[in-house]
Amino acid sequence: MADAGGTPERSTMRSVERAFEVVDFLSDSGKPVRLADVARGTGLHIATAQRMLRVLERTNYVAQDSAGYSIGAAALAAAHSYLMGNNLVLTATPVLQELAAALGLTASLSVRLGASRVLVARVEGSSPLRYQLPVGGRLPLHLGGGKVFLAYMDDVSRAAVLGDMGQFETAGGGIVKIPDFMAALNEIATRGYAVSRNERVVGAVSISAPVRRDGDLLGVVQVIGPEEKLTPELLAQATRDVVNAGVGIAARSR
Amino acid sequence: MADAGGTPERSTMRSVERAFEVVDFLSDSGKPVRLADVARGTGLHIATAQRMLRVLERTNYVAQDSAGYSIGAAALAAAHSYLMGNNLVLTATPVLQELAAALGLTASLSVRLGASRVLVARVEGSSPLRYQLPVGGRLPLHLGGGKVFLAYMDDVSRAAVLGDMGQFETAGGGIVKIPDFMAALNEIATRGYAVSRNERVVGAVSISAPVRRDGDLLGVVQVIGPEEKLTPELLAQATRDVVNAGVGIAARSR
DNA sequence: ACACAAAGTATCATACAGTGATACCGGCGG
DNA sequence: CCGCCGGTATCACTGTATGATACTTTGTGT
Repeated sequence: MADAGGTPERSTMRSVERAFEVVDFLSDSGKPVRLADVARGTGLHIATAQRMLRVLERTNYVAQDSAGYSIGAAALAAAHSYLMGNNLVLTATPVLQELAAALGLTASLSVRLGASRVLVARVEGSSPLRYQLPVGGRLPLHLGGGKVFLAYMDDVSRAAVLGDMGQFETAGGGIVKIPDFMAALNEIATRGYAVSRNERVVGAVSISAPVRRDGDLLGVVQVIGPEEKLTPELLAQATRDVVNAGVGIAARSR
Repeated sequence: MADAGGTPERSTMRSVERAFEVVDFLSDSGKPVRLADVARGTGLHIATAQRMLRVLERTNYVAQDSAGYSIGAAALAAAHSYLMGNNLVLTATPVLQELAAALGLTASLSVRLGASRVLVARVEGSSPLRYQLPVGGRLPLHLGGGKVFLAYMDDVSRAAVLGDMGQFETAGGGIVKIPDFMAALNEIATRGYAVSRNERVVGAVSISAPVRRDGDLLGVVQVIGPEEKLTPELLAQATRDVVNAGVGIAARSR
């Protein structure tokens, strides 16, 4: 009902938070961005944004060229550390390899990052899709395997992610209305897996299952392949395998 | 009078700088680290370190599990942005592909990051070495292709990187004394390329050349392969190709 | 099982670092 | 030539980051 109205906005480490807002902003925009745009995009005073970018540049998390500011090489090193050190990624990788080998499909693991998800591991299948989404790429939560994340959220969190979307369109052109979507999500949660066709990528089918431990959703395992290849039998087999993989990863990761 | 002893240490955005020190620390340690270790490792008061980590966790640049703190998934997304958006990487990739195809060797590009370098692009050759160093990995500047970075620095910068090392050992067991090393670096700078054997990896030979524009060293192109494979003819060809690649990348990247 | 040590968390007064208004510089386009 | 826009420097004020202290939890050894 009545939420308090405005967010209280208690601020600890404001400058640090802002620094990462800047990094996120650069991260999202992908292209080099000018100072003024950074200031606008993050809502910072231009002088503040400038000081911030200076510092970030000194630390190599941001780089500046004639076209503007963008993410710097230090981010790469950090990501490498994540990939080499993260427990979930480490334990999932062999499982994904098995999946990809057994099914001939591309297998991947993603984790939630705010209102989207990030691909953290990926093993190519025998017929890789043309579409390339390398590790680190961000995807929406309402399409394809992302639905699994939404499936295990409560209504409030779901609403927070979906915002004021009344409906949305899939890559295949289908229109999904939010009430129907909610029902679909609940079904995914009870079934324990999701199957998606033409949602994020046209001509692709994916099967996704949660990686859960103690009720926490650590990530989502997924296999994806071209529609023609996924016969009913392969689909059935893949579904079992992916669900098992999700359970297996959760169990082994510690 | 000029106090030669202490660094002035003017501080702007102290908390932000510290935040990235924390991230760097986690990045370097690779393994999950406990709060107290972070505090020690970064020299921060434990309370400060804790507050910092909280904020970093909220932004997903740091993750916490039972074993301690480590880099979070947001770093991956940032790195992805770097790889997909960075001009140098983008223009270098096709060149590296050509190199790898023409020579059958693994080709890579690295950029300097403080006192080390980071691999930012890599294309496998026909006989990939067992040794795996994926994109994002950090390497020292005094071994293999890293020498090129040192070669184009002035003595002061060189000293800053090498610190108080009087000599060092290569992977092959050779001992290199700093004065000799300096001479070797100068020679690299005049020749415009470096050849390394058994320096970083036993049994490997690498050829490295600078990517320079307007006197700035943007990065280093490199090919590497097993010693047996690198006949004198291939070596000569590779040297020409790598040097050209360096020039080509610099020219095309804008 | 207990006690002690170590790690982690909360609280708080102080000073200093971060902030944004303002003003200054330089290049581009009209 | 002038005006506009993006970027940079300066500076006084105040809010926020800081670290000492004290408290709670976790884990280790006997």
